[in-house]
Amino acid sequence: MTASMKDVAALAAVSIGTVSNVLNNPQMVSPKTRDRVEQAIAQLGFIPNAPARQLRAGRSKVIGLVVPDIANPFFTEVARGVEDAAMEAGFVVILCNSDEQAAREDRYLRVLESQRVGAILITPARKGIKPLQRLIANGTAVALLDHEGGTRDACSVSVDDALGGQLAASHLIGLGHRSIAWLAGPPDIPQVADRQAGILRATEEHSVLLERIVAGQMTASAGDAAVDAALARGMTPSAMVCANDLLAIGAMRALMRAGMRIPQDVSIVGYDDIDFAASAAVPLTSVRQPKYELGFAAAQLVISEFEDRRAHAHQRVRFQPQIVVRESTGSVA
Amino acid sequence: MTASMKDVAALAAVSIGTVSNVLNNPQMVSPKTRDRVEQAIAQLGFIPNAPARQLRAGRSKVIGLVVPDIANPFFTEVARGVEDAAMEAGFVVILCNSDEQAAREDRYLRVLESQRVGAILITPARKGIKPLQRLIANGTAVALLDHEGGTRDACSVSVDDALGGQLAASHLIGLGHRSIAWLAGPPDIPQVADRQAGILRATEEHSVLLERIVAGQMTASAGDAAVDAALARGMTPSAMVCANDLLAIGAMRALMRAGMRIPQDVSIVGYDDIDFAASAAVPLTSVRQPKYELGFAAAQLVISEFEDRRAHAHQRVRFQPQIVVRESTGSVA
DNA sequence: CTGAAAGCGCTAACAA
DNA sequence: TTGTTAGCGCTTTCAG
Repeated sequence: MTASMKDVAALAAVSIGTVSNVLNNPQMVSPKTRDRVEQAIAQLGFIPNAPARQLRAGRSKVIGLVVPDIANPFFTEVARGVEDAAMEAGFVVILCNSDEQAAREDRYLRVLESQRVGAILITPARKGIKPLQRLIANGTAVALLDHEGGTRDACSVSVDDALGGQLAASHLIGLGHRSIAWLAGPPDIPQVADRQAGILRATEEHSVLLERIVAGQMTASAGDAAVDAALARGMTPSAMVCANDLLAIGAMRALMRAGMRIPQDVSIVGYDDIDFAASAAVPLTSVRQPKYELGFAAAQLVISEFEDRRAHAHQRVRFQPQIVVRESTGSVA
Repeated sequence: MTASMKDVAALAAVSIGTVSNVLNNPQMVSPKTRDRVEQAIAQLGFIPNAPARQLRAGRSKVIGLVVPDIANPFFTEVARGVEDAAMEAGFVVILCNSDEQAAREDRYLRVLESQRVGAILITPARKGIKPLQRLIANGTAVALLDHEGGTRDACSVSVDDALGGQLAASHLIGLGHRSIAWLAGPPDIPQVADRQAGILRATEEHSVLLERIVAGQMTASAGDAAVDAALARGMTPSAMVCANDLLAIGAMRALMRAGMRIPQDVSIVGYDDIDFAASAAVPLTSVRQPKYELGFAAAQLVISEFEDRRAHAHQRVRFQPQIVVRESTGSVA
């Protein structure tokens, strides 16, 4: 059905090897025959068979992108960055949602290995990256996304989460708050742990009391439920730092339902500064991360590693977060 | 580096064809040798080479997903649905953002054809689906996503946009509004046109005045700017229907900046009911579409077409939207 | 039930 | 500059 190089060669009355050269090394084919071949290509609407090429090459210009959940606006933006960088370099992106589950992640890693993808960008579901070692050993370019990895075997691109936590806490402390709640997500998520470390650093330095609430997931409804429960336990902080904006929005809902005003009764700081932070019920003060840039940079990194393995040195890129002050935070009453 | 079927065959002391059978037709291999082969597979950590398989098969268990922009929350949810359905069936998803640009779309379609993907899910950037005909002719399972296509050559999965528009307008008319503004997006987007048709049907039926504002894109900032301009022109509707929630949020911003209260001065209806609609500055009344289900159903459709071409009949699936009333709409003053 | 061999479409030596 | 050819790893006849 579809035309192959053989058909093109026949039509142009050249050998199949010449057609290959027209495609990959045009300069080593005489202009005359090149023209003839290109005309045949156009006439037949020939489109190269990528799997065949990949079979020869052993790997492909495909980037496997493994994120916890593309529906999380943070990763949506990251994915856009990845996709744009990939597109520019002629790569294609396979999207994988791990849902933070090791089993799902493993399954995808296996699929990606089976596809012989050239590169993998991953936000690992767990601490170690053992399942990745094998890929790396096989020559796949791997970079850790939004994750502090060692420079050992792979690049990593992340945002300084400890600094972000510190920024959030310092902002509140500067406003006079002495009793702060930290609405954390699952403690085994490294980003959560790092943000917490930054917050602790700031609160301890100023001898501020920090209470901890743990939400089961990083979603608005989980935040809502967790704060609801904390309120029921009698917790009454004057300010709250949330592990991400979704949690913050959920927290806001719970707080308002309980009759508290924001920021008069409770100040709230989110994390991520997703698009909607500015449009929330009370415009949300949040820690902004360069999401798109993160994805873009990560993709460029693995692409360059793919292009030239020996010239590549693993690096650890770290973006700086930034606090965006809006109306959800105010001076302590 | 990586183990191949040849290595497995050698280790298990069988022929390579037998290994293939263990993988694809286990029942036609004696339990004894099957065990031996499986052990060898495990021992070598063998993972099949998908490109090689695809080369033989001529196509692959890959779904190309072409959407205007994954960063649009509507398509984010759709993508999750696609991904989950794909994963279940052992398919993998290649993500493509067309940005509504025909050139980008064409480029991606070419890439997907080159990859010999088994199926394509696409929200076409333009009316026609000419560029798809070739793919379809070559045996690729194609389905139109969020798009009213004919049943001719491909399945389509969409939400009844005309009904959605009607629902939105009727809701406002029921609240007593007689002067409604329609904040449209680019008129060449079919969904926009259909929603508009539904609104017109409702307004004409009740002899309600409809003013039209056009935003250049379906984003919050475009909505903000468009409404800003309309206000400057002296437009003063008592209610507004927006082509999607992002536009509605932008409109809300512009309106509030101009000192108008929602819904006391202006009622607003959005479209899509994205997650944040409920958490917007004023919780947004919106037309909800079953986004995840849309993606899931679309993926299942092309997968079934892929699995059994002759048993497949193209169909047109249509989901029904539903209006979710929140606080951004109220009776006319 | 198992082995041998052809060939999917392409690239990369190597010859001519 | 162009043609020829040997595989890349796998599935699929066809023999045995």
